[in-house]
Amino acid sequence: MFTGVLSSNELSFTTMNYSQHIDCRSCVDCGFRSPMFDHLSHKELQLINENRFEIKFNKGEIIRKQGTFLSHVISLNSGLAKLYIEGLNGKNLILRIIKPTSFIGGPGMYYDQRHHYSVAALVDTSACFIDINIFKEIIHSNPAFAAEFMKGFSINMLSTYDRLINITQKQIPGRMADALLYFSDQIYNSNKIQSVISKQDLADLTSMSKDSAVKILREFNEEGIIKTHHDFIEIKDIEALIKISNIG
Amino acid sequence: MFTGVLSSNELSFTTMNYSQHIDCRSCVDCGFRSPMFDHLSHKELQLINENRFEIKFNKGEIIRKQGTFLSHVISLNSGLAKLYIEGLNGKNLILRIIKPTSFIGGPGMYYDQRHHYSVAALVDTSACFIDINIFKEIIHSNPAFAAEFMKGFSINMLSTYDRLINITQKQIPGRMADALLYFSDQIYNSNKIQSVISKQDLADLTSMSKDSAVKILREFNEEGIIKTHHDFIEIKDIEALIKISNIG
DNA sequence: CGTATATATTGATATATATCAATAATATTT
DNA sequence: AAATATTATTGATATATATCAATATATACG
Repeated sequence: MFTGVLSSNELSFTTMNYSQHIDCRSCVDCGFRSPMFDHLSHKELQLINENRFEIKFNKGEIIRKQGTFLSHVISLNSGLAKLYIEGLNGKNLILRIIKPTSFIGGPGMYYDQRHHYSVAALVDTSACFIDINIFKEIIHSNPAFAAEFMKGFSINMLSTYDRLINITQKQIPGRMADALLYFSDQIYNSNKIQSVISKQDLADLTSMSKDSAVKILREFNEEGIIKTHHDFIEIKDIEALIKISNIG
Repeated sequence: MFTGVLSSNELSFTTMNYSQHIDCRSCVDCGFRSPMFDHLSHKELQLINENRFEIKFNKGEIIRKQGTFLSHVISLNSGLAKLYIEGLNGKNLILRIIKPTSFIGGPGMYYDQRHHYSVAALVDTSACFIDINIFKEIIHSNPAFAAEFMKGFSINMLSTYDRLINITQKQIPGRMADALLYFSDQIYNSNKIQSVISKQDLADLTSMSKDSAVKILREFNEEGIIKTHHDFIEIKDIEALIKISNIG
């Protein structure tokens, strides 16, 4: 799947290929940073570099916990994570899947300095944590960066609107079609959806019970729209999925 | 109902008090502006004043139409409006109710310069429209104002999360209880909910059919939790509503 | 390597909610 | 004031979806 990656540090001759994670040397020439940081000057990137640290998470580990203090923003270097709201009676709602090299801020940044969702690693994942005050300082001094930040925030808002409409106004087949198309178009850029995405995850993404998720996938399978393999779901008829998504 | 309106020009000495609407003379000393504008300097307020106009809407009229160009931000001076997404198959989802003196920006501001929801007047309503470029100019030059703007944006995001969880994880009684509490706590600050809020509006706010809205209200009425009058709904037992909201 | 634990699957049943149809009330227009 | 349109109400019925229970499979663990 994802094999070894060597350090990006030109000086670390001794770095071995025993980690599948990235060891970012400097934000200035980082190949794994969010594109958002392209708007920063050399000096600003150095400032961020001095106020960030990289953490590696094992599959299943929690990266952010809803309710805790928002002291850092995150840039996902490698791996995959789910961003979800811990709702009522232990039910989770996955808002989106985070892939490299996404930035994660959060609505608490300019409100109450708290996390309003949790983020958990779906596979072994590496992320850089940037001090919130340094980050805000740069936002306030660099209007182009601020606008880019706002744009990202706005896109998240729009995707939340989209989820709201799709979940409340479509029924199960339409919602599951949306989820499958989301993975193939936005996350994997492939017609194969890896089984690190559990049936429970698909259910949490579409706001249905796990049993219903299994049943609708079986139906799609019987109709030849998808083919369920041992460790991935393969989309066979994307046009049919689009049609189901549109009908609702 | 809605009679004539004179110009907001300082030269119109003849302005009479025959309108229930406000004729804002200047943003500088306006008593109806959003509290957000308190962070602006005299000069900045003057700049806004020179680049805004006030429009009066009759009950039912559309203030913003989803999909159109976002050329102005809005500050609601008087009246009441519903902010809603026009969803699938003609179904609307009300995101929130706008009361004076709320500010309305929108996620299109820093993304695609379009409106992603519609806003319609529930009663005769007056609003100031401020040129988006002037507004952004001030945001970029005044960090305190920018932070306040971000805070408002974040609060909208959080309320959308809240709606998402409540609508997808509560059933009809819990959702209707939420809606009634929203009106009494946030909008009317009273246990009376005026009938300008139609049954369809309550349904669009809670993502249920109009018939179901009517039925659950009848049940609440039979149980003595609310009392339905000719032109308003009266909350009789707020504790019971809170309990229903919590149970889901 | 076998045991424990979590995840997945399935059909039967229960339940919440929407839809429909028929009527009533209210508001708006002529 | 009559006519028309809109909004509200109600009970009967249909349908989508969740829940349950029982089993199977896969994964983690000592």
